Amino acid sequence: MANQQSTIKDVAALSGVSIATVDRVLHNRGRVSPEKLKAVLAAIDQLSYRPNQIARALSVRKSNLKIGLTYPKIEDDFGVEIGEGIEAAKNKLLPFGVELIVEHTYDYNFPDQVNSIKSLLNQGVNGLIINPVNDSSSQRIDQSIPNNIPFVTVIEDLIGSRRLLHIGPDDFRIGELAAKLVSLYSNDRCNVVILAPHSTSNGTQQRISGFLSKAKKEIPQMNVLQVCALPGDSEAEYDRNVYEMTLECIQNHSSIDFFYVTNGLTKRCADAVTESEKPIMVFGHEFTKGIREHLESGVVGATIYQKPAQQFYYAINLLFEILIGDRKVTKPVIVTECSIIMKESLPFIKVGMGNLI
Amino acid sequence: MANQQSTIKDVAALSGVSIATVDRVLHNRGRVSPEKLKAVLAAIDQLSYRPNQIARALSVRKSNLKIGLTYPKIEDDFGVEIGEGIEAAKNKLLPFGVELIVEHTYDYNFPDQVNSIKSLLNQGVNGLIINPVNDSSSQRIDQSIPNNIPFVTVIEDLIGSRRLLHIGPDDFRIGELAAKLVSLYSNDRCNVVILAPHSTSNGTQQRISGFLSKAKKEIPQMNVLQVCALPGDSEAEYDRNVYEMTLECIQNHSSIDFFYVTNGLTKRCADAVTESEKPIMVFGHEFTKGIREHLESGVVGATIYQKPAQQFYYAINLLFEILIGDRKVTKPVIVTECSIIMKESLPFIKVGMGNLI
DNA sequence: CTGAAAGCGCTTACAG
DNA sequence: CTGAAAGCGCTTACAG
Repeated sequence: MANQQSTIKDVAALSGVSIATVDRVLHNRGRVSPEKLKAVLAAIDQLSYRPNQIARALSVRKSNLKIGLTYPKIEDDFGVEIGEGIEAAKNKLLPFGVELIVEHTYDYNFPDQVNSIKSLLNQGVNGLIINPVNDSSSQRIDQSIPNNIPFVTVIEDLIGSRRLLHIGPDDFRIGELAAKLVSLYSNDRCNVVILAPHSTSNGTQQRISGFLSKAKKEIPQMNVLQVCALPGDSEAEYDRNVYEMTLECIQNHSSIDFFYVTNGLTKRCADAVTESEKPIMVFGHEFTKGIREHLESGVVGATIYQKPAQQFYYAINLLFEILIGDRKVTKPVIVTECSIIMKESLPFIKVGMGNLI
Repeated sequence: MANQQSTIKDVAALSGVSIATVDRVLHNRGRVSPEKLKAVLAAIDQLSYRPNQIARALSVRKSNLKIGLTYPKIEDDFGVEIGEGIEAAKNKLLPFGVELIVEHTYDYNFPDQVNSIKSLLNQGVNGLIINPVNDSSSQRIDQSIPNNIPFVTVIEDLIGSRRLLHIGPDDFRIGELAAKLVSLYSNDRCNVVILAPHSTSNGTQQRISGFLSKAKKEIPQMNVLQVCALPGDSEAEYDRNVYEMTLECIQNHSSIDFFYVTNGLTKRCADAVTESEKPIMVFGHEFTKGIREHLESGVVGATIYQKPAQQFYYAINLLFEILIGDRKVTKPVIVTECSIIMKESLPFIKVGMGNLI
C-alpha cells in the first residue's frame, strides 16, 4: 500500500502536531502532553514509520561526538589488521561527525595504557574502547575513568571492571578447538608442548585450560609433555624467547609431535621447528604473512584466527550506537567469530575487513 | 591542522566557483571550463576533500533507484538465511531511496526464473541480482535482459553470460577442502561415497572435481567407492531421494566410512545414517538447524558453510555502489568467505548476518 | 558553461 | 508544553 517510506512530516501531519513534537516523542526528550503523545504514537504505528538514519546522521553531525580508543600496538601484520579495522570504522563514522581519537602503547605497558586513557579523557571523549594490555588491573582502569564515561573492552576482557560490555573471542572454547585440531592431525602418538607468553592475561590462561580440559576429556592418546610460560615484557622479547624455547624443548624432549602456541607467536615457533628439521607440526593463532607461509609449507597444521579488524570495527560501531542511544546493552559479553584456517582453506580467507564493505 | 572535515562549500570558496560547479567536477557531469576545472581540482587536493556520503545519500534519494533480485526459494534454514541477508540490505539501502524488488521461484524452475526476470524488468529495475537456478542457460538469461541493465550473479555463476560480475564461493577449492577434512577424520581406512544432486549446476561439478583431485593427489588411503547423482527436480524430491539413496548405498557397500554430500542435503543423508546405526560419518555443506544437531551428535564430522546471507548482502550493496557510480568493477569474480564448522567451533559461528551490524 | 535556490529527512536552539 | 525556522552537506532542476 504505502509504497513510499513515510517521513517525520507525514507523522506530524497525520497526528496534527509539528515535526519538532514528533521528534520529541521519538527520542523521548520529554514534556509532551499526553494527548499529543498518544496521537503521535498512533500515527507512527499506523504509518509504520521508521526514522531515516541517514538524515538523522546528517543533522546529528553537529553534536560532534568523540570516541577514544587505546590498544597495545605490535609491529606486525596483526597490528596492521587492527589498524585496518580502526580505519574502516573511522571512515564510516566520519560523516556522522564522530571523531575517533586513537592512542596506543608500544607493547604491553600497563602504566602507559593508564596514561593513554587519561590523555583521551583530557581530550573530552564521550566514550572509550579499551584493548587491555593486562587484565589483572580492572580496578585501576575503573579508577582512571569517571563514572559517566562508558567504556567497552575488545579482545581481552577486564573482568570485574565497570566496562559496559566486552567484545572478543571465547578463549576457553578456542583452547578446546585447538586440542581437537591437533588430535585430528595426529595418528597414534600425540605428544604436545604448549607455549604461552608468561603474562597475567586471562585469555591465555583460558586457552590453556580449554586445551587441557579437552585433551583429558576426549583425547586419550594426547599427552601434554609441558606447558612453557615464556618470559618477556615486549613483543621483541617474546619473539626471541619463543624461538629459543622451542629449540630447547626439542632438545629436552625426544618425542614432541606438536607444539601448541596460544597466540601469534606461532610464527617464530614454526621458524624454529623448520630450523630443527624435525617432523613436528605447529598449531596456533592469528593469521599473519609468516603464518600463511608456514601453513603453505605444512609446518603449521592449522591456526585459529580471531579477525582483529572486525572486532575493533564492531566495537567502535557498537559504542557509537550506544552513545547516540540507538542501541541498548542486552548482554555483557559478545562472542566474536573465529575461523579455522588450514592450508586448504587459504583461498577463502579474508583478512582485515575482507568483503564487509 | 585542518581538524574539521572540509565540505563542498569550502572547496567552492577556495576555488572561487559555486558549489554546483564543484559538484559537476566531482562527478564529471561535464561542461566545466578548463580553468575552473583546474582550480577546483587543486582545491580538492589542497583540502584533501572527501565528499560526505551521508549527505550525498540524502539528496540522491530522490533519484529512486530500483534493484531487482531473483533466487530459488527453498523452504529451510538456508532460505531463511538468504532472506535475512536480503532484509538487511533492503534496510540499509532504504534511506538511500533504493527500492529492492525481490522475486523468487519455488525450487529450481528455470522458465519461472526467466519469467521473474521479465517481471522485474517490467517494474523498471535499474539493475539485477540473479542467483541462477541453472547455469547451462547463460545465453537465455542474456537474451532476457537488455544490454543497458547490468546484472550480477550470486552463489552460482553464469559462465559465459554478460553478467557484470559474480560473487560466490570457489567451488573447486571447496571440494579439495572437503576431501582434506574427510581425511583428517579417518584413520587407516577411508572409503567414501559422494552424493550430489543430479543437475547441470557447475558448482556441484566443481566440488566433486576438487574432491576427487585432492584425493588422487594427496590422500592415498582414500577410496571413492561411488559418485551418486541424485535424481530430482525439487527440493522435496531431493530430500526424499538423498535419504533413500543413502540407505541404499549403505546396503550395497559393506564398507562405507564416509559420505560427502555436495550441498545442504547433508542433513537428510545424516538422518539416514543415524537411522542405519552404522559407524559412518557425514561431511557436507551449509549450516542449518538439522546439520547443527548432527554436528553435536557426531554424525556429521564437519560442514563447509558459505554464509549465504552475507553473499546476498554483499552482492546487493555492490550493485548499488556500481549503479550510483561509486565503484568500478575491477575483477569479474569475487570469491566469498567460507567457514569450516565442526563440533568444537559451534560456539564461534555466527549465522545470518552475524555480528556485521 | 555557470550559479542561486530548493530540497532530501532529520535535529536543535529559540521564542513563545 | 509547542512550533517555526535554520541548518547538516550534498544534488538537481532551472534560469541565465
